[in-house]
Amino acid sequence: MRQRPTIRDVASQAGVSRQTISRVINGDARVAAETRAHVEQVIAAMGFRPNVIARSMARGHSRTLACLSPNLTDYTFACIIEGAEAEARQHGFFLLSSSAPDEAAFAALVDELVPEGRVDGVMVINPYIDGRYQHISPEVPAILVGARSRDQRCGSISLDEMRAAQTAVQHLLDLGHRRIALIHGPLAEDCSQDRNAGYAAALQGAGLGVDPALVVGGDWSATSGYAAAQTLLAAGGAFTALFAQNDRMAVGAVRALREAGRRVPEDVSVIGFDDIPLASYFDPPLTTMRQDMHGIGREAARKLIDQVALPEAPAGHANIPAQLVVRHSTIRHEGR
Amino acid sequence: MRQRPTIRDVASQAGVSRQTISRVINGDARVAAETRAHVEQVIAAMGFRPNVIARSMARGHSRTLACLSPNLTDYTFACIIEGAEAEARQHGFFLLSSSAPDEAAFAALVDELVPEGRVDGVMVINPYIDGRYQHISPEVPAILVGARSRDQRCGSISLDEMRAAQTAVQHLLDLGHRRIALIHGPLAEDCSQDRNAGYAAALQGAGLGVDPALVVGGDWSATSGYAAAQTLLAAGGAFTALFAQNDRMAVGAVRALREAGRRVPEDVSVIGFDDIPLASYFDPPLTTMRQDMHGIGREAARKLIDQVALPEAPAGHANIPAQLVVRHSTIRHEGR
DNA sequence: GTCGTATATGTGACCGGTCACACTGGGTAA
DNA sequence: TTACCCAGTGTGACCGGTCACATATACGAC
Repeated sequence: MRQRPTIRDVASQAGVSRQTISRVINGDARVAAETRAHVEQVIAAMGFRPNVIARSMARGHSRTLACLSPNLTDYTFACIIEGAEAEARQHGFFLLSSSAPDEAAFAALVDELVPEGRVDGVMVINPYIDGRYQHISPEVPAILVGARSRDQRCGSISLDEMRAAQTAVQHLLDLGHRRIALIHGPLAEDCSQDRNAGYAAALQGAGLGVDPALVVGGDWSATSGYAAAQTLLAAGGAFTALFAQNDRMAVGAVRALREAGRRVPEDVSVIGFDDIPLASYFDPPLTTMRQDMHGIGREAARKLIDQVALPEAPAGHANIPAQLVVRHSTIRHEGR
Repeated sequence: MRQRPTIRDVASQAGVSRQTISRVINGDARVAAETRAHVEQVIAAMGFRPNVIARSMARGHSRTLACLSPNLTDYTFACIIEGAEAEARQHGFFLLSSSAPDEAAFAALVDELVPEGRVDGVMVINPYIDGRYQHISPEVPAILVGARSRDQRCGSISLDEMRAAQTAVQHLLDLGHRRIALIHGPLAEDCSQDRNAGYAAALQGAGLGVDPALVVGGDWSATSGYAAAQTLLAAGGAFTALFAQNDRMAVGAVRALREAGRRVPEDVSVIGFDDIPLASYFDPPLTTMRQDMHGIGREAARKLIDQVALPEAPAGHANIPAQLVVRHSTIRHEGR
């Protein structure tokens, strides 16, 4: 008979009604100080803990948030989730993080999470990686992370991608580079588009235009960065600097450049994006844009919790700034 | 009035009792085929989905597993969690993954998860990183990941650390190395101990002993690997190969060696452990031991689910083998 | 003295399922 | 014919909390 005590057990033990116990555990002010002290003592003595499942049912919500990302192993995603989890817990929410590699898995997950009442809100990281955003259930508060919302229903939060990319390219311009190549991510994703815009804006600010021969796409992987750099080189390769839209592609590109006999950074300066953990341990240590992923996660959780509390409030979009981290993969262009 | 339909709504709509609905959604055989077909049709028409919260309460369990790790951003942990999640979902369980950086946070988390009935079982990654294993609640099925259980109560699963380390060192021995340095992880963790044992066993197999001057510890970070290598060099540095117990420390060590004028791999061969994502993009591409982290996660989830089903069954320990990945940081020792 | 009001506490119904058990009617064995 | 079984279905209670409302007592104002 080692069952956990219920609120009724406590009530009879303390000689009061269950409602009084309920009031005590919920901090209701309308309980006599004396009664409260006594009840608290009995609760402690019996080791009573309110059952969250029962509470969720009675209250009609679960105080749980879902966080859906393409995977858990991408460092960027993991940081966002970690930040979101910390923030959620501070507000008394739990975070159920799940990964869905593809659209079908995502749809299945949403279908299992939302209509069954398991979560009060949903947070979607990288909603435009495929058609997954279409499956976001309209009946639940949702927030998009790493993208701008394409309808009014849900809020969104992302890095200030455009400005960050602009800063990265400006760094190269400041070093005297004029022929700056670009390796971008999948164009379906907002962040690629926005970083492209930042690239163009920075060039334009320097009185330069975008040369299509200097622009190639990748899929964020190091391998794709390697291939993209090879494409750039094959197309003539008249560039002295390269902006890769993430660090993995930058690392891949560095290898391709070196294999082609270009020195980095002497012949080609390379800047990445993300500041992945070992960025400073690559050869050369990578200059990059650091994102405050934890901050994005925290902010996303906070906004989602607000939305759960007031579903009618307007959702809106928020931006988080990035920070330039200069290491050794970028140097001044001395040539003509 | 856009409330979700309940089992009672479906029952009255279909003209049967709620129990019959319950039987249909739970696949109970004792329902006439005709009735079942009709009920299923009504369910589909109304878009009814059983509420998991209510179900959990009535049944007395939540079909949710907790996965507690020191953090989410460590690639190794993330892989384990991803594997565990996939496996759990296949068995109809959800995985609530949370991170607890320190012992206090861990204790708080367990305290919030277990006595409140939110989860049916707990999975703890790296239980010996601090005193956290002492806080694992005795009243719930638990499994330790990345360590051997120190009491009979819960099961455990880990890599076959000893054999893996032995394989790594044997690789260096096979290349003709005799003076092999070691950078190990925190000794409180089983895996460090076991990898140490594997190191010693391999040396012994070659008729060599462990030279304490060639053994230094780190904390898994690249920085600690860097410092450890400096210590080794300061102590004389008469080694031609180095086994670092994880890739990050290996990468740090490579930098320290180079800064001290030692070439890698010409002067010192370096082997790591883990096969982190960009291991092949470091300079030189890192020879390492690849762990099947997804496999460990899956296996852990499976064992935990078994334990939830049969709490009395003996728990036991399971091992997963690792695999040698040879790249360019290790070469034959040609010297005397 | 009566009333109104505030404070402290208790009661029954309810959240949405499931469980144990009761009931119905047709078929078969005695 | 009666007894019994069994498939198919329904009923009330229950899981462990919370909600809305009722009640009891104390206090001040009229």
